[in-house]
Amino acid sequence: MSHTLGIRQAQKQKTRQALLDAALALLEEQSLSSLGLREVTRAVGVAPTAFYRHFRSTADLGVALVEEALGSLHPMIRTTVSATGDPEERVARAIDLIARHVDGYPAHVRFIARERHGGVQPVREAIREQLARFAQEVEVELAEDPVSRGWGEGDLLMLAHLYVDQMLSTASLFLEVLEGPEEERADRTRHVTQLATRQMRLIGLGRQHWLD
Amino acid sequence: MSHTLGIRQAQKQKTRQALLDAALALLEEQSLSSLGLREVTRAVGVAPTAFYRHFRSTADLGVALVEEALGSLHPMIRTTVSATGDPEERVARAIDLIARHVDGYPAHVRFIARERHGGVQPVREAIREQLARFAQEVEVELAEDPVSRGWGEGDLLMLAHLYVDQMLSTASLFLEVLEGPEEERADRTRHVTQLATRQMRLIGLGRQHWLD
DNA sequence: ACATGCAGTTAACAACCGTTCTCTGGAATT
DNA sequence: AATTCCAGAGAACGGTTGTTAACTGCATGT
Repeated sequence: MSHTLGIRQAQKQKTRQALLDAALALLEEQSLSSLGLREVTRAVGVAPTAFYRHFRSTADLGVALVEEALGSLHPMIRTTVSATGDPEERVARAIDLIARHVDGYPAHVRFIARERHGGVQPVREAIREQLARFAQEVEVELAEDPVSRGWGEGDLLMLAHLYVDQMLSTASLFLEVLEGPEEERADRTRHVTQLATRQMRLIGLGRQHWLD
Repeated sequence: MSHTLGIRQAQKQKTRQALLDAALALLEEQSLSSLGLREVTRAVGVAPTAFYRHFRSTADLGVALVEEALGSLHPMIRTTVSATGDPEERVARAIDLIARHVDGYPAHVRFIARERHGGVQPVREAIREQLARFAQEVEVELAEDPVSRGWGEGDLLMLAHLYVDQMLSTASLFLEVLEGPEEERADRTRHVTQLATRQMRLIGLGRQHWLD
């Protein structure tokens, strides 16, 4: 099934990826709506016109970045909220997974947090779609938990959205820690972990007593 | 105490406010990091160099916009979460207040949601500070509720932050409705109201059972 | 009445932007 | 071996940007 790409196409994908990487790096200090096409090509070391061989515009590149940042995250989501182990352990596992992800892909996390409400409409739309998919997958996982026995139609989805928002908020907090001075990192990581743990725990309690 | 401003200073504040208004309008379709100084002055009808009489840079203007958008919100916060009436009524009142605020100041809400994680560091910092103040005020209000009897030190603040995040998230959803087509507005407003109500209710339940 | 202060104007600068058109060299196809 | 295809290069375009300097006119304080 996997056909070896020709030298031609392989080289093209390589510069395409270089453009995406350079853009992501440049977006650490600005928003997508101010990212220039020449700025990106300059960072890669190619002519400005080469950009058009891969993307119609920087907004188009932004949509591609959304796929890269969120598309590969779906398999992880299910295990994050999977219903194995006691509640307390599940919370700890989920937060640990978030922290690891932020550590591994800080630029991706920043990009999503920044452009979710950013100034480029197609990118906002793409993020909205992906997050809605996440919520649906979380919903499926939540439905399998005995605690959700007898829940109404919209109730599961509203809890799923609450969880997704909470994950993003927590990821953003971990990112802020990562951006701060290194000597405060350990303390602040503990602090954020504690805060997120309590919030998750409280939401879990509300979940348990939903049908009262 | 209120000293009548001279013609001089009054006119200055007038153009300053015009710059802020124009910037806010321009920021509906882009992020602050791509907002040009000339763009703003052109919209007001004033020379580009006049900008410097009021702001050092567009980032500086952004910080001023944060004050305008959030500074006047503090008195409202307390009444929003004040502990009067039964829980169900309080939730409805809070969400109604949020909806009204989004309706009255949509551009302010969009600006805060967009620039909270935006590409301009001083503005992010200013928003972070204001939101932290909000959380503190919410904490004070929560402490007066009998339900919070016996809560630990950090617990109240973590709940306060959860509420603040929830308010912002809800406001953002109402804003999306406002940006959509008019014929869907009524339905989608009901939908968002219902979603936010359930989430608030669930958090309230978690709050009631926190000390188990 | 006169001198000062200062919000806003005018003009000019070098630097940057997105986009178009033309060209080239080497991989892909025949 | 000859031909086609196409990722990337090069040059040029009209237009925009932030910033500087020197100015004007009017409200202000003496």
